[in-house]
Parts: sequence; structure tokens; C-alpha cells
Amino acid sequence: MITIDLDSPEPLFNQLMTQIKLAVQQKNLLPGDALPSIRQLATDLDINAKTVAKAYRLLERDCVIESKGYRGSFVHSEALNNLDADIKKWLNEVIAQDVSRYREAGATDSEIRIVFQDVLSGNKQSIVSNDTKQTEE
Amino acid sequence: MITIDLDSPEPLFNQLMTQIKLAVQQKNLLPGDALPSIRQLATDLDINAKTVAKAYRLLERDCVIESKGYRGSFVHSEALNNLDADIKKWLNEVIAQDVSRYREAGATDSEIRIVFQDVLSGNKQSIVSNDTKQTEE
DNA sequence: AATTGTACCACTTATATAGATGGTACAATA
DNA sequence: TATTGTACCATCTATATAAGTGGTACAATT
Repeated sequence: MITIDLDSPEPLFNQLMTQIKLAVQQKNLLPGDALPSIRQLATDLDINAKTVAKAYRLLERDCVIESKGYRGSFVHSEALNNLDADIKKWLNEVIAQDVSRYREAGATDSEIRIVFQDVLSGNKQSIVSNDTKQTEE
Repeated sequence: MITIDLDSPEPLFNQLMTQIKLAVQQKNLLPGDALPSIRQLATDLDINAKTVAKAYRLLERDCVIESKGYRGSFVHSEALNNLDADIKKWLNEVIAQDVSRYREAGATDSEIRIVFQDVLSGNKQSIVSNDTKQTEE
């Protein structure tokens, strides 16, 4: 039911998410249905269990599936409403706006990237950069 | 007057910016003073002219210096007021707030990074990722 | 003619990190 | 006891890109 392409540039965990969402959308998987266990699916597809676990974890965060510990993973009761409402979509919109704001203020893309890396890495203040790609001259 | 450390992990263009700002702050360079030409300074320090040009360009954007085309570069008349008001400082504050917002919404740092890269690269919508570092499981 | 800042082209190197893999271990359960 | 999801340890590879180098070229000036 679920297949993956090892040669595709698309990450495996992402392929899994897409396929599971598709199955839900096409009613091949109904709310409450049990999903194959992480280890089982990993064995079937001959990939690492951690990769499957990653897909499941993100699908759970997006409320498409629901993990019930030792009992297994199941399609979320509101799965159909959440297929499109993933965080990425929201992030894309919000970040696009925020980046526009930075650019309008005169910041170069490199500067934005660097400050972002610092903030995400937890650095208080970047001492080591001011930047802008040199070809941006 | 201006020295650089080729072995420092701090980027050369950044060292230049810091030194020039310092000279302005210490009144070794006064508003209106002419700066050495890009090629001249590059020759003196034995580094590439593009590296100096990069420092000058960013200093001009931050209103610390002023380029007058063929006439050369000069210390900005309001330089002293702008030594601290560089974009990086502002970016750090704003981006820290924005990132907090993304995190509170449930986004992982990796997801934030990826969407950011997409937005900065000009990709409309990232098809190729959903992510979260696998060790984040 | 020489110099100014600036704008392209291309290239190398180093670092960060995303993606994936592997193993071990745990509590809760049937 | 076997299985569930989950957590933490680690390593490898590929990609992105920041930083720097190098060359050429231009208009505007003195």
C-alpha cells in the first residue's frame, strides 16, 4: 500500500508522510484505523525504523495520526481536516512576510541567514559576522 | 592604523568594519575624513580588493561611511550616531522574536531553517521537506 | 592617462546541517 | 516474553553557502 523510491531526491520520511496523507484522503485509511507499527513498516520497506518514526512523529504533530504508546499508531479522528493544515504551510506564509520586512529594512539575504542561524543555535549575539555575499557587491 | 589578523576565525571584512568603526569612535577618523581607497587599503593589508570593497559597502549601508564615486569614500557626517545602529543589531532582536513565535506554534528548528532557506532562495513552496532532525525524535 | 567606486564573471575552501543509518534501552502492555 | 512508541548514543554522506581570491570592465572624474 505504501511504497517509496529510494532513488528519489525527496527524503524518505517525506515520501512516507505524503503517502500516508494520500491514503487518508483517498479513504484507504479511515479515522481510527491502525497504522502498521514503526518497526513493521520499516522492515516491509527495508528502511531504517528511525526514518519511519520520524514520519510518524511529524504526522502526529500535524494531527494526522495519533500515537497510543504500546498500543500502536492510529489515524487521527480529525485527520481529514488536518491534511492541509500542516505547520509548513503556515510557516511559509509567515516567514515570507517576515523576510520581506527584513529586506525592506536593508538587510542582505546573507545577513538574514546568519542572524537566523545564530538565533536558532541559541547564540546570544553573533560576533563573527556582518556579511553579504561578496558577489552581492 | 588598520590591522587585520589573517589567522583569526573572524572574517576579514568584519575585522575591517570593526576597526574602522573603532577609529571613528576614538576620533582617529572624523566625519568627512577621507578613507583610503579600496585598492590602496587592499594593497597595504595585502588582501583582495573585493574584501575591502565588501566592508566599505556594508559600512556605507549602515551610514558609517559614504562613497562618493570616483572621489573616494569618506566618514559619514552622522557616523558617530550610527556606530551602534547597524542592521545586525536590529535583525537579532526582530528575528529572535519571530523565531519564538514559530517555535510556540510547534515548528521544529529544522523546519524553520528549511522554510527559511526556501524563502530566501525564492522557492514558492518547498516540496522537498517536512523535516526535523532525526535525533530530535 | 590614472584613479575612483562599482559590477560582473568564475573558482576554491571550510563549515553547517539535513538526511539516513545503526544500536541500545526503557515503561507499559497483551 | 514479545511488541508498542519513544529516547539517547553515535556515524556517514551530500548539499548549501559563507568567506575569500582573481580577473575584467565600466563611467566619471582629475
